[in-house]
Amino acid sequence: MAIASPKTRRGETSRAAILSAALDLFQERGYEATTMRSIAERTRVSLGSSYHYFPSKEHLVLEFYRHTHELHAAAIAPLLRRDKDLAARLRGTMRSVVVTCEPFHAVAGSIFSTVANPSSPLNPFGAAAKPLRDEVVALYAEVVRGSDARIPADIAEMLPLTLWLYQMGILYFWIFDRSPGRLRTLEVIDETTDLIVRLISLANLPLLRGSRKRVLGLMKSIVEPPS
Amino acid sequence: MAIASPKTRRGETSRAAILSAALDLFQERGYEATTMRSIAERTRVSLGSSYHYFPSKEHLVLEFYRHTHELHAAAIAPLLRRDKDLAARLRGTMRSVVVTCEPFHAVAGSIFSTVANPSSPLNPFGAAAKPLRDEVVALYAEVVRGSDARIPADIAEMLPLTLWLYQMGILYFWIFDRSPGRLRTLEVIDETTDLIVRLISLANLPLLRGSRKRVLGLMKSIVEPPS
DNA sequence: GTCTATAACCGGATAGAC
DNA sequence: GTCTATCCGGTTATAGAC
Repeated sequence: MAIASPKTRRGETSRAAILSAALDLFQERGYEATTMRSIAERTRVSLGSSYHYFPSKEHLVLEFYRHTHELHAAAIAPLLRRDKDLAARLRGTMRSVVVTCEPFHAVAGSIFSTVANPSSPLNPFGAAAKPLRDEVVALYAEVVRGSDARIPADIAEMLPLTLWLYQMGILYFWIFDRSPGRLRTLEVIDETTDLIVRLISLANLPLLRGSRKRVLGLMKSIVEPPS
Repeated sequence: MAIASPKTRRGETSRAAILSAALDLFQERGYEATTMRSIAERTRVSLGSSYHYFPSKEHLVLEFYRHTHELHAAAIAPLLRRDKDLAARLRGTMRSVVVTCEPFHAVAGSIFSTVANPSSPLNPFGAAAKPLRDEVVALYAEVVRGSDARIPADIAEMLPLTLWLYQMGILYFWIFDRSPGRLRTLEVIDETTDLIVRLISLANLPLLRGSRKRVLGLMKSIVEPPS
C-alpha cells in the first residue's frame, strides 16, 4: 500500500530518477497525457520497474503534492518570521499557495479529481495522506500561533484544520480561474482572509456565542468520530 | 459532446435499455467494477453500439445523476406543499437527499470524483451540467420561496445557489459516513440546517451588515464573472 | 442518415522469470 | 531490483445493415 522505500543505493537512485521524470512530465504534458510508459522511457527503466517503486500512478501524485508543499513552506518562512498581523499572515500564506502552484495549474485539475476520490489511497482525508495532511495543518497552526491576534481557545483549537480546508477550497476555485495572472483568485483570497479575521473577532459577540459554540462543537464531533 | 438523442423508435428502445442496464450494474457492482462491456452484454448490444448513444462512461453518470434528482424531487413534493417553516423544509429536503441516495452509497464515491474533475464534461460547475444544475438550484429556490420566512432580498437572491453548494458538501460528508443508518450525516444535517436558518436571521444585526454585504458581493462576483 | 457490429488501439496494472 | 509478456477495460475506426 505505502510507497516502498528502496533498500539499496542503486534503488535509491532509480526511485529518485523515476520521481523526477514523473514530476517533469506532469508539468510538461499534464497528468493524463503522461503515461507510465513515458515516465519509464525517460528514466531509461522498464515499465515494470517503475511499479516496483510506485504501486500506482496515483502514488506519484502524492509525491508531487509533497513537493509543492515543501516549496510553499519555504516560500512563506520569511513572512511568518517577519509579520505578526494575522490577516497579513493568512493573506500572504494563501497568495503564496497559488503562486507556488501556478506552474502546475494545467495539471491541477486532474490531480484534484484523482485525489478527491474517497476510495483513492491518496484522499486527503484518508490514512495514507495523514503525514502530509498533518504537516500542512501544522503550517496553518504556525500561521495562527505566530500572530499577535488574541483568539479564544475553542476557536484556536479548530482554526488550523479549518484553514487547511479553506486552502483546498481556494485551490479548487483557482483551478477554474482563467483570468489573466489568476487575478480573480487573488481577489477572492484578499476578500476571504479579511472576512475570516473579521469573523473571528465577531465571534465574541454575546449574540453569536450560542452559534459559535454549536459550530465548534459540530466541527469537533466531525473530526473526532464517536466510533 | 452532448448525448445523442435517438431518431428512431428502435434507437429509443436501445438507448433506454443501455441506460437501465448501466444504472442496475452501477448499483450492483459499483462504478469501476461495471465495465462498458458488461453493460453492453446485459443489454444484448455490441460494445460499439453503446458508444453510439453515450459518448463515454461518464455520460452515463450524468443520467444517473438526473435519475436520483428526479427521485428526490418527487420525494419532497408533499413536504414542500405542506410545511411552511424554513428550517423544517430545509431539514426535510436534506434528509431526503441522503435517503434517496442511500442505495447508491457504495457507488457515490467514485462518481463524485469522476464528476469533480474540472476537465470532465460532467463537472457540476461546467456547461454540460447546466440544465441539471439549474433544476436542482430551482428546487432549492422553491424550498426558500415557499417558506414563511422573511428573508432580505440580497440574501434570498444568493440562497438557492448556496444551498445547492451546501447539498454537495453534505453529500461528500455522507460518502465518508460509515455510521449505522448514516446517523452521523443526519445529525450533521439537523445541526447545519438549524445554523443556516439562525445565521439568516442574525444577518440583520447592524454589526453584521458590513460582512454580509461583503460576503454577498463576493458570491455575486464569483457567480457572474466580470469577463 | 440511423443503427449495429467487429476489430483494433492505448495505457494502467500485474505475473513471473532472471 | 529489473525485465518481458500479458491482461484488462475505456475508447475509436470503420465497415456493413436497416
